[in-house]
Amino acid sequence: MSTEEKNTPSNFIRNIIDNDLAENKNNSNVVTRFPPEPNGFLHIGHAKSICLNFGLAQEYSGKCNLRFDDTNPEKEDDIYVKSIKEDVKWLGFDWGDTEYHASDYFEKLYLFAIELIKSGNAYVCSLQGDQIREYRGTLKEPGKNSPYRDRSIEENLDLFEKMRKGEFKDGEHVLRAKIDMSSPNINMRDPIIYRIRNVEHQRTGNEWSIYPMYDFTHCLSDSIEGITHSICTLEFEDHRPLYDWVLDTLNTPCHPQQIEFARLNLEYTVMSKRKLLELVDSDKVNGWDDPRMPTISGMRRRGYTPAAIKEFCERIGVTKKDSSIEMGVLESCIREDLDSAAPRAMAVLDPVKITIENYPEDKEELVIAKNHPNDPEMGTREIPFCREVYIERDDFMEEPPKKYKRLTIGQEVRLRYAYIIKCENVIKDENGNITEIICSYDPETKGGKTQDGRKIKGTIHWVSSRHAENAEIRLYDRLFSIANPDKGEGGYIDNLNSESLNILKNCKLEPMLAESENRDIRYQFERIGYFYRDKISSEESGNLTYNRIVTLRDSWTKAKK
RNA sequence: UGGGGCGUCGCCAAGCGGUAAGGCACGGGGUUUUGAUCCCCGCAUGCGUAGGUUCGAAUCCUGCCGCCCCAGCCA
Repeated sequence: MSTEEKNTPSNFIRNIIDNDLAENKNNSNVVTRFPPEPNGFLHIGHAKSICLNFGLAQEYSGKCNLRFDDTNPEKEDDIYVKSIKEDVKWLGFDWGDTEYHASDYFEKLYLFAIELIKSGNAYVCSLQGDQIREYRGTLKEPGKNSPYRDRSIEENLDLFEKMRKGEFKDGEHVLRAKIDMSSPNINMRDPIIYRIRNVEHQRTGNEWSIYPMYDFTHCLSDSIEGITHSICTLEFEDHRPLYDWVLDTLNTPCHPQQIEFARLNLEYTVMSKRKLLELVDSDKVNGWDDPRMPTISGMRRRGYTPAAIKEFCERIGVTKKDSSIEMGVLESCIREDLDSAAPRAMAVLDPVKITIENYPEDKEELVIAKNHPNDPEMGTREIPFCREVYIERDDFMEEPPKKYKRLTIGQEVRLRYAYIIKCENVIKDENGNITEIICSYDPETKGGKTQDGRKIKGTIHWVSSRHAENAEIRLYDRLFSIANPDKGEGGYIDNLNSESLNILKNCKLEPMLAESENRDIRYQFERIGYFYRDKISSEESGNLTYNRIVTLRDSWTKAKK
């Protein structure tokens, strides 16, 4: 760690590593790996693992490999490896010169399998799928030995070679580790380590007809790469005896330590690639990078920053306890990052026009606005002002509640950085909807300061009607309507929030927000929230489109309830 | 008694036998040309529960209760 020593809280994995280091295990090296399967896009849960693995490596001056766990050609695709690399890089992590793939070890793995057969620890089983299941027993009853369990080493070798050569159909045979069919741990009941799949692999093409299973591949890949701490999620805890068995039984370079932690659950969303894929495939969302998705690509498009995501992963901690994190934690992280970093701007989402009757019809002037209220170094800008300006429809109320300090008939309010105005009259259409608000202004208050020292309680934002840029603004809300979508009535799909996307088409922006050189800046639209230009929409259609990253905290709406 | 895990504030989480950190949320107050930010203050005589060991227990022991994971030729 070079720069600022931020107080990172301890966790049980750091404790384990500290102890290992104290005992000089692994020559005091720390080597971790992030091992995604390229069968989907990465999500915030993966970010937790990425931050953990790469973070530990950084912290202990070790290294972290990026390894694609690509042993199931039927589900995997190169587009996923591309997106995964983009996401990891965007988060700010560096996997060095080497991009690892389990498929690069297929030959080595094959040799290890032969070693296993030769030592009498693996056999070719010719039972069919349902028979294998039957022989496996149940959670409470032991399994029974396969009739093929005692094939000779020669026969096994011969059969396995033929499997490799593609002489069999899918499913005809499998290679199994010979362990213990009566083990209380089902993973130890002669687990399958190779299966026949006559399909093309995205990287090895048609070179192989057999593919190794996770339990065989993962531990050996870790060992080949000299991993010291192999960190995975809780559901693999039961697999650890097998992980250790393979490495103990074979002659391997080293024996990494598998450590399990609890995967991330976030309220109001789902965190499984299968479910996210389903949302994409069934068009419930607009692709993997839909800004409502908990995917890294979705969050990136929405406007989240790598810093906020990393801070989030730091705050939630690492334990073995199942937990579900409140959205508020994530929101707090992005607000914290953006509060100091985001330049301010003014935008009106739901415009209503006000006419300042005592302001000259043809007059226009520029007012000076700070780009950040607490950071003078961010400078100022000039904003055009004229007789008609748009303000937020709900910044005016005819019958205001107590403590209301915005615009209402007879009450003064400040147009931020411009003038103090007072509402004189309201014009409505035949349905009683307000179409225009008539105000007067105090010419002595340019910039928003009063000459006589009178206090103005409220300040509202505005955009000059003559200079406004029209824009589409997309407001996002939680993807699901209940905290734990999997536990509600029906399936998780039934719990989707129908109001997760709200598209506003008639928004008014101050001119600066339309300039193309400001395309990649995250802004705070004052009094509303943080926004980021949507790359895809803005580029494809030419329409100016902003995504809301997160709202500002709002104690007023809260207080009213 | 199938096996493996986990139970500390509403949500996370430190703590590793010496008398309950911190964050988010929440409540109260102050500053403020964003009802934002910022700044103060408050927020577990209590660590799933019942016993036991000890001068002393969230930490050690025993029982009980609750929750999660495992029977893919997925990872």
